[in-house]
Amino acid sequence: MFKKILVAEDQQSISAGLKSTLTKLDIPLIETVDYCDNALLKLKAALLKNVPFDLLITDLSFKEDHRLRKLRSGEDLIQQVKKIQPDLNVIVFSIENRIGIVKKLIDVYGINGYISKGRREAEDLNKAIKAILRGVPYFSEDIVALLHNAGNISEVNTSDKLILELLAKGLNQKQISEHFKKNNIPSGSKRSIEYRLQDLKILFEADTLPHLISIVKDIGLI
Amino acid sequence: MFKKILVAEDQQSISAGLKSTLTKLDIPLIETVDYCDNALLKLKAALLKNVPFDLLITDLSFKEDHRLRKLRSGEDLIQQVKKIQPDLNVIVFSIENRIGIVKKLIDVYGINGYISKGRREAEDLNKAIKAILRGVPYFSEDIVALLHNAGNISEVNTSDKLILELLAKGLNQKQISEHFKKNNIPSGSKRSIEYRLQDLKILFEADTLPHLISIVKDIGLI
DNA sequence: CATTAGCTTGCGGAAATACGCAAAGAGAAT
DNA sequence: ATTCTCTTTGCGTATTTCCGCAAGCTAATG
Repeated sequence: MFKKILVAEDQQSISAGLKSTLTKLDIPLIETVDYCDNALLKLKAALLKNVPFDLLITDLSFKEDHRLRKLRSGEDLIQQVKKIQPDLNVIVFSIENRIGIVKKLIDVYGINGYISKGRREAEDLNKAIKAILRGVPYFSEDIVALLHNAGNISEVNTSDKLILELLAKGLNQKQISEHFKKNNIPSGSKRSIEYRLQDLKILFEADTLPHLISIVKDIGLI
Repeated sequence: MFKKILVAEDQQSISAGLKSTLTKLDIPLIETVDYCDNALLKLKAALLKNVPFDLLITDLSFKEDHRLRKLRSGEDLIQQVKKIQPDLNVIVFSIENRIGIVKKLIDVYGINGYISKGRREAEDLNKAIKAILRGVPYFSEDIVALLHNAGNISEVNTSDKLILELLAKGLNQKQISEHFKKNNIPSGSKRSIEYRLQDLKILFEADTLPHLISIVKDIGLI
């Protein structure tokens, strides 16, 4: 069983709920934090003292407040954590179900589990912990379904994403082309940008550019 | 003090947390449901038996599952509730902080309070209940700040919104114009649609139509 | 009633997007 | 090296968006 678990979650009730669920599993040490920055500090400190945490359970969204903070989200936290303790098990615990967001966490950071907040969160948490102890990643049912239809999103590379981001930021196609050329990104001619946008429209079945932006924002690709 | 409170929330831990917070306030009867449909049923039943609830606390987002349901969200629930019991006090309890969503709940449904889930949710809930008992609406600090900058969104009327929705759905300007004419919506000429989009771009400081769609989706206007 | 200000509409032209086509370039296979 | 294929690029044109302009319409004001 896990020996030291850190929970990063800023919603009081959820944090308390998680703690009580975990307590029933005979975890010797459960710590909770409500800021990502604090989470990273605790993980670092434990690592230095040679008593590292072996599981991080974190939400994705943290409310902003007056406090200065470096890490704005669970994703930021995971990114930093993986730098100092790459083998730490990570479970994301969130209501977020946009495919783009979830897929990035899995593909880029290799998280070990993703639990959807909801009616079955306690049950899912138990299952996830058991699975991860066996070295098997665990994902809530709706997340599995989500990933199942992830086909088209996999075909979008980083420079396609950049085009979409710049488009959503207000650049026109000529300006996107100029941005590509200035930053030495391949295939930056105006005609190539046009081709890519045409392909993206086909891929996401969008009729117009505003439609395309609407779709890729809905799925969390940008 | 309130005598009968209904809590609609599908996250187990939050629901439990709310109940425990409320219990400390000497509320005689607190009921919880994890489906919007059930909430409406309970409210109706209590009304028929002449022992109506006097406060509804509801989340906005409810996870979908296999169950058939009519009401998909807290907004749907509030809409229906206001039809059968218009004077019921309603507090929204949500992490949602997109101005468009929040503003609609206040302007259209006249909710009595909006509490942001987060580090201060318990404290906010106490304050909200006290305020509403005095007949004063209550909104969390970040929501107040949000509403403070709500200027431009108030200037968007329903037909502007329709234009944006159709645009995000893939219609071009000619098709939007045709849609307006077919449905006898005023100012449906192509040139008028163009003018409105121009105004909306100025209002939201958007450089292009894709940019505009990105912005209005971010703030939850569509 | 006349005037004024503000919408609404159609027209026309400039700018941007959409897209076919062919030449040039890059990489893999023979 | 040669061929073949795929990508990239530029060019030209059709379509769409963008926007000024002026005529028509509406509503409020004096």
